[in-house]
Amino acid sequence: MAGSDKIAKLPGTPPGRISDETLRQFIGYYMKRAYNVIQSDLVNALKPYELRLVTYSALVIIHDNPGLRQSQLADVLAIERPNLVVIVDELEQRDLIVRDRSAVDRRAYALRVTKAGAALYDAATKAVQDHEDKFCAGMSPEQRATVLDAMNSIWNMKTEASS
Amino acid sequence: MAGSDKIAKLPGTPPGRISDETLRQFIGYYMKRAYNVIQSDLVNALKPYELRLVTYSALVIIHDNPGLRQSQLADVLAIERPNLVVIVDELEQRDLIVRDRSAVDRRAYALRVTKAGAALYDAATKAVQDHEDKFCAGMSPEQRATVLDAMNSIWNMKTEASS
DNA sequence: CGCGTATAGATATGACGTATAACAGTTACG
DNA sequence: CGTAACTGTTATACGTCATATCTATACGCG
Repeated sequence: MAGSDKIAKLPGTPPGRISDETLRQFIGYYMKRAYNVIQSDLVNALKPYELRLVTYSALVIIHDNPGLRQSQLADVLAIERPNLVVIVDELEQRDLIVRDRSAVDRRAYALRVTKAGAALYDAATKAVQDHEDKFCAGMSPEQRATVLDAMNSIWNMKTEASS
Repeated sequence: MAGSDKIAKLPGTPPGRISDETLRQFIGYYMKRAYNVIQSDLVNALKPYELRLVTYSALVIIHDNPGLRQSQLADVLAIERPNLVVIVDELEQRDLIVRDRSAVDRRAYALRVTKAGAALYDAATKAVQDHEDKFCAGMSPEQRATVLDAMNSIWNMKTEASS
């Protein structure tokens, strides 16, 4: 009964071009879209090495921190301990890492990369660097530094944002 | 290779502080971390309105494009049509939108927001703006523009392959 | 007109990522 | 000692997301 409809065209007429102007005022919207593009390309870049994103990240952290425990690795990767087990299992079964018993705590494992793991780390990291160069090619060093700084400052708001 | 280990401590000794220096050379690493922070905070910002991220996005797109079809909405939101059905169902059951039959294609629906939907759109969008302001508070307008530009240029690297 | 193909939306289902609970072995501490 | 806390593990459940399939309708073509 209310005759105050603000429709400017016939109801049921689909718009030809869809607008997302409201969402375009949000940086989060741009970040989500951009990250999806990067992630999708990164998955392809890692596919030849049979590595997923988390698998590669785990390999990198173990490579850079020999002897670390699984709980430390889970903490850095921001995943729960139960979910890390299968990831470490996979890396171990592919002989990319070893699970040594910790010398100071017999509950814990000391994770290290094998020679094969180090080699795969080198090759995959090279591929990821090439993948990154694709997206940074259009950026000046100053622009890239600004983006990095902004991302890092947002990351640093992590603890304070969640009360 | 045998004697070139760069281990400066006993094997099995866990490092006290874990390093992620290799990953820190990648913009994608910073983007993932930053986006996770923003998304987590955004979910909290939308919780009072009982809206999830995709539910809010759908409401916004419908609000801005009255009369659009579900397939168009799914395309903009980059989700598959089957998954969109339940989202539209939820919005419809909450009387935030209506599914009119299209005047030009009886297979399709013409989606529009109700008065309640428009009101929730206003309130939730205000909340999202406040949420965004938190993270942009430390950024200068130039910095923000640079980030936006970089994100957009990355996004544009995707569409060039599929159009 | 009749027939085949394409599209819009809906349903069911499986794969995947992720969070929680509970358990065994070990350590820390009163 | 004995209780609590911690490490890794298993089982499980939930949410997200993609695929296959179905119906109704639209379109193209002889």
